This record gives sequence, C-alpha cells and structure tokens, in this order.
Amino acid sequence: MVARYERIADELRDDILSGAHPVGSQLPSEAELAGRFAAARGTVRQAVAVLAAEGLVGSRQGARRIVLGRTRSQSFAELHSFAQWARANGYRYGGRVIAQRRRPASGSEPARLGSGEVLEVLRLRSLEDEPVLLERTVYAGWVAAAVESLPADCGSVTEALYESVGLVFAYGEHLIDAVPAGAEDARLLGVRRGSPLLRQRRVTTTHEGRPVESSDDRYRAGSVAFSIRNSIGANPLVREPGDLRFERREHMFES
Amino acid sequence: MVARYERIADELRDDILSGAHPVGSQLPSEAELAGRFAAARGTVRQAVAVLAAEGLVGSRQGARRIVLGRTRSQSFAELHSFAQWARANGYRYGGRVIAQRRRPASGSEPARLGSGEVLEVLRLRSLEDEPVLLERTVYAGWVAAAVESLPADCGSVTEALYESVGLVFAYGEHLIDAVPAGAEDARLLGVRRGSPLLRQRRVTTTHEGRPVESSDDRYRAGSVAFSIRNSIGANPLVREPGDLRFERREHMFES
DNA sequence: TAGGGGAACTTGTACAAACAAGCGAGCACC
DNA sequence: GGTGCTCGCTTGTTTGTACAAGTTCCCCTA
Repeated sequence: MVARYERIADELRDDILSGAHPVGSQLPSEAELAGRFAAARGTVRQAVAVLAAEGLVGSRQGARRIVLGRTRSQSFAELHSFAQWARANGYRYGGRVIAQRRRPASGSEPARLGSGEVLEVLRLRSLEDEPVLLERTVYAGWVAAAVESLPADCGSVTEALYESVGLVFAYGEHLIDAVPAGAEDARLLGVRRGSPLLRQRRVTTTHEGRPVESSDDRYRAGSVAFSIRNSIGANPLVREPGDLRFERREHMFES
Repeated sequence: MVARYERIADELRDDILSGAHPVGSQLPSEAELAGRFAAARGTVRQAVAVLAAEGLVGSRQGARRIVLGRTRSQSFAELHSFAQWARANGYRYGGRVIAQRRRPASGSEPARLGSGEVLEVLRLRSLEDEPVLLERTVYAGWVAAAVESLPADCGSVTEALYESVGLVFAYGEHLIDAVPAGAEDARLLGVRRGSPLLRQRRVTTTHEGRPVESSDDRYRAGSVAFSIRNSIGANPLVREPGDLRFERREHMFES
C-alpha cells in the first residue's frame, strides 16, 4: 500500500517531467491541489515536500511554489550501490575481487566497525568495459562470512547481501575529495601515477545504527561526478577541512 | 520569532552533541518528547525531522529513533559560501580578484544564465594564508554591476551581495568531480601541472528561480573535502556520468 | 527449552481547523 | 506619474484526533 502523499507526489512529478509545469512556472496552490486530489492540505504539503527534497520545486512563504528543474535526484541506493546506479542508467557494468583477507581490526577501525576481526576486500569495478572504480572496503566481522560467500565477480554486493542475509545499508556518511593515484591505483585503473582520482570514503550502517562497512572508493577522473541539488532550507552536504579530521589511512594490500 | 519546532530541534541537538544521547542510543519516544516540551506530537515530529535531515538521527516505523552521529551537517550557506564556512569553523581566510571582464554570453550560457552580457570573474581564495581555491565564475548580466562594485579583496561575495542589493542565493545545483590542474590552475594554486584538484561546478538561482551565477571552483587536493550524510529515505546526492552530460567548457582567461 | 502468539509501544499516514507571516497586485493619495 | 498602503492569496506553524503499520518483548504452550 503506497501512501497517499506519495501517489500525489508521483503525479505532480510526472506533470513536471512531462512539461505540464515548465521550469520557472508556478505550481498550483496547496488549496487547489487539495481540491484536485480530494486530500487534506497537510497531505498535499507532504507531497510537495517530497518534490522539494528532490530539488524539483522550491518554496517560500507567501508565494506560490516554483518549478526549479526537471532532473530528479534519485535515492540513496543509487549513491551507495554502483551497480544499482549503473543499471538504472543503462550502463554495462562489472566488478571483480582482486584480493580479500581477514585480519584483526586496527587503528580507528574498532571505533568505526566494532572490535574483533574485520574483512578487507579490494574490488575493481568497470563501466562500459573500462575499469573506473577501485574499492577498498573493510567489512565488520559480523558480515564477513556473508561477504566471503559471494562470487568474486559479483556485480552488486549490496543486492547480493540483501538477498542472502536480508542486510540493508540504511545510513551512510560520505567524504568526497580528490587524491593522486598511487602505484596500485594507477596499475589497476590504467592511469598514470599521480593522476587525479575522485575519492569517496564512506561508513555505512544498518537500520539499527550498527556499522557494516567502511570503504575508500576511487573513481578515475572523468568517469563519474557527484551531483547535489539543494535549497537554502536544509541540505546534507558540507565542506570538511582536509587534513585535520581524518588520520591518514595507509593503502591496504600495498608493499 | 523562531518556530517552536526549531527550538525543540535545537534543544534535542544540544542533547545529542553534548552526549546526553550517545551515538547508537535511542531517542525518547515522540509522546514522551511531546510531554516534556508541552507540544503536540506533530510539532515534535517536525523537530525530529530536522535532525533526521541533518543526519543526526535515523528513524523507522515501529522502533524508537536512533542517534546516528554527532557531527552536524550545516546549512546551504556553508556549502555555497566559502567565507561563511571558513568563518564558522574558525579558519583564517581571504580572497582576491585576479581578472574580471564583461563579454557576451556564449555556448550554453544563454540557456543557463539568460542571454545578453555576462560578467566573468577569476578569483583566488586562501585558507590559513595558503591558496586553496580558484573560482571561475560567470555572473548573469543583471548582477554584473553589483559584482563589479565589490572590492577586489572582498572576503565574502555572498554576504556583500546580500548587504548591497539584497541578493540571496537560494537554490543551487552542484557537480563534483576530480580534474588535473591546468597551467593556470597550477600557477595560481602553487601546485604542479596535472596534480589532482577537486572541482565543484555549480549553478545558483534566487528564490524566484532566476539564475544568478555559474561557477567552476577548483580546490587544491587535501585542502577540503565534501561530506554527505544520508539515509535510505531521501537524499539529494547522485552520481552523474562523467562525459555524457556536460559539454566541455574551455578555461576562461587562458591563452 | 524453543517457538509461536499476542499485547503494548512506537512511528507513519491522514484529516480538520485555526492563526501567523510573507508576497503581490491593485487602489488611493499626493 | 509615482509612492505607499491595504487586502486577498499563499505558504508556514501548531494543535488535536484517529487509525495503520511495524517492532519489541513477554508469556504461554508444545
């Protein structure tokens, strides 16, 4: 059973994407929409709040809502799962495990992932048959067995873990910056040493807030970019100082 | 007059940041909070929605809300304005205009900024007395005069434009990727040619959806990172294919 | 002891009503 | 003609109620 406000949001989104409400134009008032959908004003407000969160419309008190754009920001799953993003956009994609080993948690890992043993995985992923992403992931001990049982060329780890053990990556924190390619990065991604890579470090947790993985993902320059739509009200993206907050983490598997 | 739900959100946030609700612990139930703050449940829900949007707490139906972290995602202003971010975090910062000129809009600019004349500005910004950010900004014709009247070493363009003409940067779309430093980038930022830079391309509009500026900002690697907190429900960050969507834009002022 | 059933609790959805606050257009006045 | 003000419209905030849906935990039973 899909919620009422979601169906209203879907319908309004379709109107916007189809051009019935062009970019720059005004949306109907809440009262008008409430009448059209035979819903309470609060329900309509929830619907347009969804569109506002997607960056499609902006609103300010006293004035009608405005259509800001026609490209929709998609879900968290897309951000987290390379495979889901690639498939949703119609790209050929693949991936394979380069190296994998268990070891005791060290450094700041016990604080992030819980103490005990962790599982390190080095994974290379490709888009349109070109290697574009190198993932250095550390999984918490309690999911290690499930990860190890996956095939080496598993396309979507996220989906595989959901199917096999019902694991859902629910929350994440991401840090995005640029780094020069190291020797291993360069060899596996097919670029020169020192060339620019887009790095995404992330920590992911389950619904209950239990840490699942910590990862250092590096994209070949030019292969992907991250897109953020935001409004003055609220948004989740901020700058972080570069050197001050995160201790340098050695490359795994190197030397 | 600050809204009630905002004050409740502030109080709850203080509790979380001060450690009264440790990371991983459960928040009091909505009913309990409603009692404590003598507010309706709906008001409390708005308050915790704010915290959820900031990435501080997560929620799922049927279970108590969980504290996810203690680092707060700040406002859009921080993302947009280098100066506001730097000041809020206690850094020394500066900036100066390297070059500035008017020219007719060309390429895709009429579509993004409106046709007619635009104003190109090349600005170098520093953090802790080190050059860290090179901004290549194109302003729409209707704000050109206001921008030109700013002093060359203006610390915060955003604030200056707000003070002088009441201009508010309300919405923005941002694309983040990594690029190698070009000749000009390298000279001004004091890095070697080809070394990694974190690039943020953005288009900003006013409340009414009127385009204000389009900018290509390049950060020296290691100076800043972008941080995103998100949950599975909704978030504004997505990957974008690298080459397919944006036509290559030539460097301004070069050669 | 292991498992199922269910009750109590908690968050999600929806409706209705009222007032506050900001915007914009039209009107009156100078 | 231009300026300022008022009024209607629209969004923002708050309260209250009711039910739906999911979680957690205890207790009872096999």
